[in-house]
Amino acid sequence: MAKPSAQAPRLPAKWRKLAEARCAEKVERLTPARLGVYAEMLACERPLSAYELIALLEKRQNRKVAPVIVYRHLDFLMRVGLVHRLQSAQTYLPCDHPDHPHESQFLLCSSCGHVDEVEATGVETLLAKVADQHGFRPDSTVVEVKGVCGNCRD
Amino acid sequence: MAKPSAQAPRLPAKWRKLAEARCAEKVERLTPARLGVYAEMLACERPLSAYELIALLEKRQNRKVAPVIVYRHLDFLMRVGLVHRLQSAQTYLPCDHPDHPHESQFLLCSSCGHVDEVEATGVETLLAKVADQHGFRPDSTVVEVKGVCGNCRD
DNA sequence: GGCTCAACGTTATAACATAACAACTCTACG
DNA sequence: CGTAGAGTTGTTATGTTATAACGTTGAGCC
Repeated sequence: MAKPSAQAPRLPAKWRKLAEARCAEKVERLTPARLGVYAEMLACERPLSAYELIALLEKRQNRKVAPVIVYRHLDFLMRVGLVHRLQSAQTYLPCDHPDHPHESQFLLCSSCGHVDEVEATGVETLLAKVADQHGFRPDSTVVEVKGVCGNCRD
Repeated sequence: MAKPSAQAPRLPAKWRKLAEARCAEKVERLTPARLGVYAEMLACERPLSAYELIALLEKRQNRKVAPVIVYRHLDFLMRVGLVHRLQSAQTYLPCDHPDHPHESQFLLCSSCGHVDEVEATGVETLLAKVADQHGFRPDSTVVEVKGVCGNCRD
């Protein structure tokens, strides 16, 4: 017999406040279910595939979680800017600095799996310039660099 | 009863020569099947999902083509540098300048679906610099810009 | 209460990709 | 030649990622 679904992982007040701020800004509702998925992702500290996330949530809540549920929560979290999708890995990770909207670049370590989210404004500026030279008006960018992080270089 | 499988689309000599050169360089074999897939992609002139490509090949050859076959050909074509994968769209497109190895940036028009492949060396240089500032040694990069192309701005 | 609209749940299926293994085909070398 | 070895292709099955369609619940508002 199932336990009455377990609590979500503890979500530090700082992150909760940031989440609330982003939702208020976009007039979106931060429900317990959404917050639970966000907390699970933050607790994990690495990028997760949607199905890995499903498995974690099922374990935590001791019940089945349909893929569509998690995908909807992920859509929401990306919409409000709390979560990013790594296009080249088909995984999701919480934003490192959700205090403001931004485009990020990601450094993915192929050795340890760690992902560093950086905001180098020069990159966006340069891409805007390159786009402009081709008569192209950019809306959003995907910048992902694969390689080896400092820790793994030994 | 099935026609004896139709010819692949005509592949201009220029592209064939480039393909042969890239294969020679990497000591890889350019077989008719591989060339056929490449020709199909070039003839199409837009990014294709693997399954769209399967459908085109099946129509062309008038017989079933298993996904794994096409994925292997795509792996080959990417390995020798004749084809790129658009990570954010999960589609594949022939390289625009296969005369030399390179990292590209892609401008994807959300209106007409056209993709412009550009080589702005400044982008790679800057990304290398940013990576270095974070103690990161880059191996490869993914740069994809979504927006609206010149033709679609009207 | 009854209305509305967003969120959530359920079931099924679509779309993308690879594993495991068999069969064929070159090519090199004795 | 001929046969050994490596690389390519074919077959079947399965794994992984993502969405469609539609019904139910729940909070806010009049």
